[in-house]
Amino acid sequence: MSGCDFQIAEQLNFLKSMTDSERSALVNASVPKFVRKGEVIFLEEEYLQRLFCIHEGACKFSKVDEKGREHITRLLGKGELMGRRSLISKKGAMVTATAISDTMLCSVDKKPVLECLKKNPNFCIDVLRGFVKDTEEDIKKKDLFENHQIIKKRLAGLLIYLLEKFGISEKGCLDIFLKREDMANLLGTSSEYVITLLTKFKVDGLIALNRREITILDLKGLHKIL
Amino acid sequence: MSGCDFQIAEQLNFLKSMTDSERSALVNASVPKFVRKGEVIFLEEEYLQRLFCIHEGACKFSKVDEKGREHITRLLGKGELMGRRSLISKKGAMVTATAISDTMLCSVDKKPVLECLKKNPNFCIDVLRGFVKDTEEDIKKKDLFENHQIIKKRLAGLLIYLLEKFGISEKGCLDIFLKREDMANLLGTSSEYVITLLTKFKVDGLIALNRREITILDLKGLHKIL
DNA sequence: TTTAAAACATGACATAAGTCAGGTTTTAAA
DNA sequence: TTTAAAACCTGACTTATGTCATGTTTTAAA
Repeated sequence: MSGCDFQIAEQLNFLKSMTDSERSALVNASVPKFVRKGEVIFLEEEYLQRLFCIHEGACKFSKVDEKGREHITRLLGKGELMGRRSLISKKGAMVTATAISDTMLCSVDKKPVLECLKKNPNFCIDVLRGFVKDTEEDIKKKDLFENHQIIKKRLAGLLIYLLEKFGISEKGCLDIFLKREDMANLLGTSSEYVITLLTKFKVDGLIALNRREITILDLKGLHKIL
Repeated sequence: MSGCDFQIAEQLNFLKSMTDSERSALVNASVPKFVRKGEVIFLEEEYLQRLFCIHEGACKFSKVDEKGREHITRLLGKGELMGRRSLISKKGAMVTATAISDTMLCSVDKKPVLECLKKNPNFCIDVLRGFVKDTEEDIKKKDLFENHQIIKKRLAGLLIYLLEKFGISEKGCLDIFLKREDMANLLGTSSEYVITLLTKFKVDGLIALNRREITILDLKGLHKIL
């Protein structure tokens, strides 16, 4: 598993503007790491020295409020980067990153990346593009499951989002397994209410449930709820 | 009012890394524009050729959902830029920009800015910094008035946010005048409920109300509600 | 200044959603 | 395999919030 080359991050245009020497330096310095489900990758306020990329698995960004409630701010899958903001910002991490399934990461020291940013304007523009793309995804996410007052609509939007972002497995169910509580913490509601609503969706024939597997049976129907 | 020089945008590090010739070209090409309260500056999906900067006044970004409800996604004040994402993205505007008070803008063609981005890595990094700063402000905003399930908390957070972002006028009230409906559209609730809650805050001695003027009397009390 | 439209305000009522208590099932560690 | 902890589920009850109807005040245009 050595020779972790950040190729997987190409979907974020992260490497294509680097020169060969820049890229090979990055590859040589990268370190693979396995994290088990539930393990923390970095903590809020931690000052990050490294940039992480998800090779396989899924992670979440979250914050804990003064009452101890977790708020999940983002889900991340294969090919996505973590800690990118810290390349530029002097602030520490603004979220805690945790694996939500067994996850294979690789990481690289942020200094050489920062050097490349300063020397290679094409690379810098590509990083800019990455930020812009993320912003656009955030807006889409908001439209789907954050802007609705009614939790039922938010849950429908979340299911559509999960389908778009993580796709379906060979079994036909969503290729991401979230706890009911995680869904609640994404939507800003209680796990009990998520369960109530999921059951309703099931009764209405919109989805099928089998433990944490969710199969979307009627995507149009979900869209109608929005 | 000619010679609109984007100086005001310096708080976003927008100019300091430009060369003198880059900067003077920008200044020469910039165009001032006055927009009255309620006027639209650009529409969602519009393909933007220009970058806007607010000299004086305040604006909002918003979207309208399929049921005709307005969702306000951002408030902008003096020195802030609009249409910056369109420098990089091929997509059109993702929001509609509207003046919420009489506003003085200036605008500049995005092409020369884009050229500068490609040639001047320091400028590019500064723009990157601007994006990162906005992201960080978004997270703060979320903590204050988007992450709370309970609308009462969101409203308290919004008032704190307005105080931090727009400050207070000579009169001692918040230096931004929002309609009750705008507040509702920022929080994702109804104007009636905003009114109910504002009245409660007033009765509890947290704020004073005089038409659209809001004076914060007990900031600590508002923080306690969060 | 007059006047119509918009914004503001209030209360009654319906409903969405939170909380709690009690159970069952699943997971993962020993 | 056994067992404790975590996750899941359900229903009863309470509370927060949305909606509607109605009236008042403010704003802005004529």
